[in-house]
Amino acid sequence: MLRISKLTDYGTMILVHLAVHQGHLSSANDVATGTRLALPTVQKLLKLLARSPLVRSVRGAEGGYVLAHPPASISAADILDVLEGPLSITECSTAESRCELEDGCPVGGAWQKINRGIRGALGEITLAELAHPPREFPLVDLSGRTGRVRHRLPTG
Amino acid sequence: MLRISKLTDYGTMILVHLAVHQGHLSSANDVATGTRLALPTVQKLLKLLARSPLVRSVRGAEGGYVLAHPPASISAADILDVLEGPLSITECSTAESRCELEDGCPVGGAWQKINRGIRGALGEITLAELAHPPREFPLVDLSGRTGRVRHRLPTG
DNA sequence: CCCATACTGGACTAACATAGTCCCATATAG
DNA sequence: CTATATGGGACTATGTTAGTCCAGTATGGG
Repeated sequence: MLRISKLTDYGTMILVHLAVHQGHLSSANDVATGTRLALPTVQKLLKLLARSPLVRSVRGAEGGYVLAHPPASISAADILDVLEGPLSITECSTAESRCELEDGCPVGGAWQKINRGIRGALGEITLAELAHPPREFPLVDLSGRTGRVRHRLPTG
Repeated sequence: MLRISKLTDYGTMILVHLAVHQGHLSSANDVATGTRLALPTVQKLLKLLARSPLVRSVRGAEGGYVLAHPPASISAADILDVLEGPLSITECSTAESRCELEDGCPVGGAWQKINRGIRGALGEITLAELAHPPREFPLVDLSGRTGRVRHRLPTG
């Protein structure tokens, strides 16, 4: 199923909400109301996101959360990195993990390449597009190079 | 992490083994030895695979398993379909599932398209290539249309 | 100064999925 | 008839996920 978790799905909804309300702070409450997700879940996810480079928080009364970067410079890959950890298809493909079956397993390398391809595809999709989907989604045609400019996030 | 389960990984190893030993029957024992996977696990997976269109089994003494189709006509997408069920990234994107958040969730559609893209990419990779990886994996460059012929498996 | 509003950090639980094993029934070659 | 296989499924331990809750800390406003 190649699945992502529900929390990641929710997290994306939250990011979309922040993208739509870019420019001012949204409290966890605002986001919960806007997304119709349960407040505790939203709180949990926002805490998580606030620790990432994607979202910034302001504490205290009148505080809240904002995107740290314009939505157009946040990719689906960035989002998955934050919400699901470094994304890879198999444990083997997480680079440092050592696979004692490696000898009899010529597959590992292949999955890795597949993984890289998928990652590339996800890197092409921006939060701006997720938040504001055009009639026909341009990016998802993986086979046509669009020459689109990708802005990488500062990794710090 | 976009992860596939270990069993799927093992299953792929098993299919690769069958691909390499194409032409004659391999018993579960043979496969377990060849792949260095635990026998019970191999048995379980072979049973599963034998119910799919990918693998055929012969019962009784001297029985065993063979691929039902040439490795070049089995894609990574076919494999994932069998081992992980219909692959999709979110529950929402499994088509029939109704999402009560749909109103506040413009994201769903986007994930679906992403999903379709990934699926397309996986459809381009064949078991033959997994079993016998060329120096540089040609297929995984998702951005270049190769015009490769894809043979679909009979769905029955 | 005090209090209401929010974020921060982490503990905790219930539900579910996964990995792995085992047992018994059935088929077939010799 | 027996040894070798697959077929079907039950079963369990373990881990992950989703979801909730609580105590701590920062801050704006009265």
